[in-house]
Amino acid sequence: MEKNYEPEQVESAVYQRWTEAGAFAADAAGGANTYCIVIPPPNVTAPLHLGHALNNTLQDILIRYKRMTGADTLWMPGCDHAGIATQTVVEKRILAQEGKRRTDFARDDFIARIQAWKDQYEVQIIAQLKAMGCSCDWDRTRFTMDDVCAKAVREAFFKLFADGLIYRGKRLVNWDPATQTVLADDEVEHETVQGHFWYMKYPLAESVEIEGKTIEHITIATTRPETMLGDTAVAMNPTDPRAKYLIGKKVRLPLVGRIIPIIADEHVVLPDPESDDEKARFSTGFLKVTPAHDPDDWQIGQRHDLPIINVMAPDGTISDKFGWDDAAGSDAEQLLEMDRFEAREAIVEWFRTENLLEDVREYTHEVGHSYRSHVPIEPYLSDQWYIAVKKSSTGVSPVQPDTGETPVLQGTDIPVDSLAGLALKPLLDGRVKFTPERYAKTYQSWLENLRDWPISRQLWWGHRIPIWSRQMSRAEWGAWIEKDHHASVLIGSARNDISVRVVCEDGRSYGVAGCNDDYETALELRDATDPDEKMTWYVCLRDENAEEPMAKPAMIRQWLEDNGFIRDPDVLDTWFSSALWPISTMGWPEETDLLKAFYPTDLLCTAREIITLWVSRMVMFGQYFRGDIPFSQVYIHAMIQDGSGRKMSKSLGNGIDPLDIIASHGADAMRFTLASMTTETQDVRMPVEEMTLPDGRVANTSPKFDIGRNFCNKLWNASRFAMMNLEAMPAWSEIHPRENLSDRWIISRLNATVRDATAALDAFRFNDLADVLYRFMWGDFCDWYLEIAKIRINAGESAPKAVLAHCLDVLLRLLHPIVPFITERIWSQLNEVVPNRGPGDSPAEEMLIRAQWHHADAAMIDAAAEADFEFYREAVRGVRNLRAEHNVPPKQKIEISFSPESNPGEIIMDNRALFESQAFVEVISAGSEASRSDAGTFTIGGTPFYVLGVIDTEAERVRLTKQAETIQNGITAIEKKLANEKFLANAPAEVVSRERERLNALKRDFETVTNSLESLIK
RNA sequence: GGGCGCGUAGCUCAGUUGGCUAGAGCGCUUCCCUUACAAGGAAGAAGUCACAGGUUCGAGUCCUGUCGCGCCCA
Repeated sequence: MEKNYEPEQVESAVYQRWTEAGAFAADAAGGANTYCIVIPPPNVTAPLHLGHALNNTLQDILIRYKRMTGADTLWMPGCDHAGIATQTVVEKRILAQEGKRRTDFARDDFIARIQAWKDQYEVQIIAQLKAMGCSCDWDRTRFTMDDVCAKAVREAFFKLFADGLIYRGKRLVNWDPATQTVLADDEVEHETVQGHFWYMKYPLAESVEIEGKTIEHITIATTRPETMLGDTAVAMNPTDPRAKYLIGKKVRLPLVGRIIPIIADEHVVLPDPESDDEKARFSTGFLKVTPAHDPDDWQIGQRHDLPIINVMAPDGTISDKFGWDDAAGSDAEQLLEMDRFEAREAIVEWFRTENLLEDVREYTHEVGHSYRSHVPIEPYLSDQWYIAVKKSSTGVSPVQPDTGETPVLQGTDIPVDSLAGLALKPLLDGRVKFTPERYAKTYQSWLENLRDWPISRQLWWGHRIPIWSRQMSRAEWGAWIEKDHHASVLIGSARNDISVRVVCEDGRSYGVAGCNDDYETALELRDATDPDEKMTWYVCLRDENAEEPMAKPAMIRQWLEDNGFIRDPDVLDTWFSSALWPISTMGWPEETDLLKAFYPTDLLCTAREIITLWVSRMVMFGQYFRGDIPFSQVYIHAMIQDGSGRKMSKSLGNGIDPLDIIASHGADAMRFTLASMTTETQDVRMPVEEMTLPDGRVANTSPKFDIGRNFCNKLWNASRFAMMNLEAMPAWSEIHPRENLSDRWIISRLNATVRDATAALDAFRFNDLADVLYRFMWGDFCDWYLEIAKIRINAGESAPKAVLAHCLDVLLRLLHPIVPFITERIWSQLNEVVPNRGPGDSPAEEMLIRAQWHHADAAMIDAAAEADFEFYREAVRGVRNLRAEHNVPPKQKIEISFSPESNPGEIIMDNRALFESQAFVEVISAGSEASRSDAGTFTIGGTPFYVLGVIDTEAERVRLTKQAETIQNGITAIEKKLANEKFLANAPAEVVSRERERLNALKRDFETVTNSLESLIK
């Protein structure tokens, strides 16, 4: 073995051995004891960053641990197509490199370009995961857009549509004019911007007299003047004193000339310059109402049945082609085709020149921005597909137990049998648990305030919505629906809401026979008053690629397209397919062996930023489609920031590629360090530094990873030393470890470490795990046991060899989940040297990855041995300390004296040779008379030790004086405590008696120290 | 505006239901290249636990408020 651990010479070979042995493969048959984690699929937008490294390291630690405890483990890997994110990066790249836009390509050609990008990064991502040591079941690797996942998406969409939970809605959406797509509420980032309030005068159609004054104008205040083109009312609070004069009057909208009413609405904030409420300070009492361009105004518009006038094109330019019909001929005509911000300036300028601009005030406020393009989002009127999340559904899977409870979850408006209810209930029941617990609140409050989920996206990259539509009359529709061979599709009309639905009785078959009540409703609607009324009919196709003989979906599709039905151009929100990930990867809607064996999975491990976007939706869909929660535990880990607390990102140049860390420090070092930094806090900081890698490249990495590298190197060398000394190792049955203090001690520490490491793993306390293992490996095994073993082996003892081998064996097992490569490598070496080792002298498993987790033996945890060894260790340290303080050369042997009758004294005498060797002393006198004027003194538990021949009396006086002071402080504090009757009365008995013992020991120490001081003075 | 978290040694962080003289790693100081490891060993210095109140026999820990920082949601 090399003198230093060189990870690059070990990692790939070890990984290859694992894969060749099939060590990561789950047994689909499962068994009683299974453990499953589904990977949070990384986006194929870019290579993995350090956050992914952390996320996947933690999962791998748990998977490896569970595998060693004998569970049939499945770690399901894969990637996410990440709709808008991926399309955006590819668009940007093509624009930069070729100067072409998406619209310069045919749809399929452009998708092929994105597909190529995906292929490249998927390969790269999987290579990164492998380099980190992730033991995923690679043969099951999925992609959210592969055939298996696509089938699940189609089935899920179909079922939701059939159950009436998907509807077409005209709503104000968060529109991103740059990417021209709708964003979910979660995808809007609120940024604080310095803006203005513009005070603009709107002339009254007829002047109004208020308490003797004639009013010609009213003044509205707005942060977005450009939307005034779409104003359809001015609102004021009914309690405003001016309201009685003005409500019902008309205003002539400047620029446009539109006559709009003044209406009363309580939403309007009354002006109050003294108010704490900023809005009141800025308010004039008059609110322009633009239902098509503001969510609040939309609400007001609904309340007052106001017209809705959309004045913008999808790209954010002013346009009269999308619902605005009085622009032509007005002064507003000049604004057409201007960008919204250009128009803002032009309008303000117009008001200024017309003397209608009363004031402009600075105003700081929050503005929603697209998380993709970072441009301000535009509230925009649009037709979108929605999922109704608070609507009761009969489609709730029958697997869900019927407990006969109230239809609404207590304290909420959420029906138990709605999607939101299905997601919330398991949390309230305790079936889904969060670690740390506080994140349950994030999940809960999000669900409680949930709005319907807009699922259509104006993108090309994603699962295309399986709906075809066309306009036709009721009569045409009726004739069509009666044809048996087309009843395998769902048909709905979406005027206002979906008002007609036909659902086959058996949701899984395509037969037409025996349709349910909705079918009757459909026929009734056909026969309703006006058979010639035209409306849009939506047809949802279940799986156009299915080969079922009854279905002939391809034929139906052909028929639809031949008959003028057009496929919806949009794709689904990327989170739709992510929400299905735990079931789609296992083959749902088929009831596969995998689902039977591994669903629900055991753990979801992710960062807090996607608790709402992803975690909650997986619970929703898992419950809805499979009738059970997707996982019982959600572990939320910290997010990694750079050294100054900033988010790591490419644009800031402070990101770290895990592969660069692996090159600079090794994969195990990275894993160990990341685990040791993983506490329950929200964020961890990682100082970033440029470094020259072994291959000569300069890359970002972090000195933090030295912790892990040093740890690995220490383990490597300790193992190397141990194995160099295992020749002629006696069998365990031949040795008597109970008879030697250091043996008893290290075996006790070993078992305590197993106990603590196991507890840390079970509680997801990764930093505790790393700490416990670090302390044992370095502080106990290397610093003390190995040093002692050297001396004992040199003295001819062989027993320490067997203990060394056993400790190393267990240590490797304990360390394997966290540093798998190095431990596997050492394990194979150890197997060559001593294949049979430890209690039982049994042969070790061939590969560590498949070895059994060591179970702590409580009987081996020996408090007396640990206490005795602590005395021994303190004595050695005491001598070394004196030696250092008095500048005694390490090679100068010194003499020591103490009372052998005391407990520590006996321990030292029992291990005299070892002690003399470790402290490099000679015990010359075991008498209590040994205090001399040239002696240095230290005490352990009240027993004085005298180090003789220390000549620097002044240094010793300073040292002892300081020590006496410290001891006296301790004595005073405890005496004060013990003098307090309330303490004696209230504190637990063991606390009081512990204080008494401490006081006695301190008093003995104080006596020793002061006596020594006196003899020094002589 | 609502919610969550953080503030402990020069730096990065532990500190579990309140109870030893508040810990670790890095950095720093002194000594040592002792045949496992200088990516190492031995010893050491270093903290008004953000601030102010409160509860308690006892507070880094619990409560209230203030200041500073970060994140999520509206």
